[in-house]
Amino acid sequence: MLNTTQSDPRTRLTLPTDAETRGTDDHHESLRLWLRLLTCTQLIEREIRARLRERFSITLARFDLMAQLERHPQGLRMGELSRRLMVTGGNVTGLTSELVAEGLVARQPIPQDRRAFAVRLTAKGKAAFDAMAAEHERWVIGMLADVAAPDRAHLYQMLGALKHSVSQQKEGR
Amino acid sequence: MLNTTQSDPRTRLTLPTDAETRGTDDHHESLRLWLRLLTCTQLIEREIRARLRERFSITLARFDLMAQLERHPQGLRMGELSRRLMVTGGNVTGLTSELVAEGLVARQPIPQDRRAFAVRLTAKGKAAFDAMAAEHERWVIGMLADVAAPDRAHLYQMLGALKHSVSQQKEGR
DNA sequence: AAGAATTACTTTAGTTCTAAAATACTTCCA
DNA sequence: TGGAAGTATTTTAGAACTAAAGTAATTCTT
Repeated sequence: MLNTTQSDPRTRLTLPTDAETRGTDDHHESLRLWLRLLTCTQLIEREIRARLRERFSITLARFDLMAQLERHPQGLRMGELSRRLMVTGGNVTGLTSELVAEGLVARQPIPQDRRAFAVRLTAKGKAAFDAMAAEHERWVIGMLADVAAPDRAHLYQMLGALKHSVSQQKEGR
Repeated sequence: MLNTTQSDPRTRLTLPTDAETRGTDDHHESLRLWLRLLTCTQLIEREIRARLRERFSITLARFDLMAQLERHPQGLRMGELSRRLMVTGGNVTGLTSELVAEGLVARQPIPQDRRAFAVRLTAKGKAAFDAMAAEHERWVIGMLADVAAPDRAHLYQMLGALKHSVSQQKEGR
């Protein structure tokens, strides 16, 4: 039986009306775009988070940490993880400790610098991640499936410009 | 002097390498699109959150709640707010109580249903929100400024399709 | 080469959110 | 009309994250 972690329908989040369906009256173009962007991300993220929990009893944060390590088999330092995941160092310490406790990742000393260490996936961790990642990708593909392939490419393109625009603005304030 | 709430650079989040800059090796199209979408949203959200805090000492959640009420002058029930903001009812209770304590919103009984009430902006709340909203919109416009206007329209369009695709997928699982 | 500054990570305290249970009122229906 | 089921909100406990301070090792400076 799947779904054993499902919560009481009375207290669960119900999502028919989302953050973006906020009266469209006097809203201006950029603001509306931002709200829609936010809504899309929240819908996807929430869904992925729920499925990871149901299916693998893992949090998104831990999944993301493992995803980073999978792409860096030589290991990553805590600080690197913190930057890449965009979370605080303290948070990474906690996440890593849990994963170490479960034998999914390991801390490897760095001879040149005894303050730091490399965090790596263990064989067990790699196997566990690969299984999850395959399913995770299927979910994402499924969720984006109704957007035509050329549109997806175009969307990717334009989000690149958006990302650049935001970074730009942030520097010069 | 702005920025007085700025935290220690050692412990703050540093954002040069973001979640998306995760080796592009073997990633597939939909997955990459999703990661980029996530990155864009996180960059903007984080920035807005920080500015709201610096400039107005308000959290994004409270700002969003007030934004809902501004668009619904007749008031909204707690359950409505919960759905629109995509957060739990318990959370809305807390947010509302704080705002009531500050005199920015008020709970108004609904004669027909003594379990519920309408939450509305007070005059003070409306004035406070209007000031914040104007600045908030300027921030958003600034962050999206380097995306050409037709591209913004197009982006908006395609995100609509994406939103639809995600909702679609969610129903039929 | 000693002390100051920096860097890497951890710990602590506090905030914000969720899930589930509790409370209070309303509606349904037999 | 009376009790069961449903709905609206609050409360409680706890998970996940942040900010800031703490610890330990390294690098820089003179």
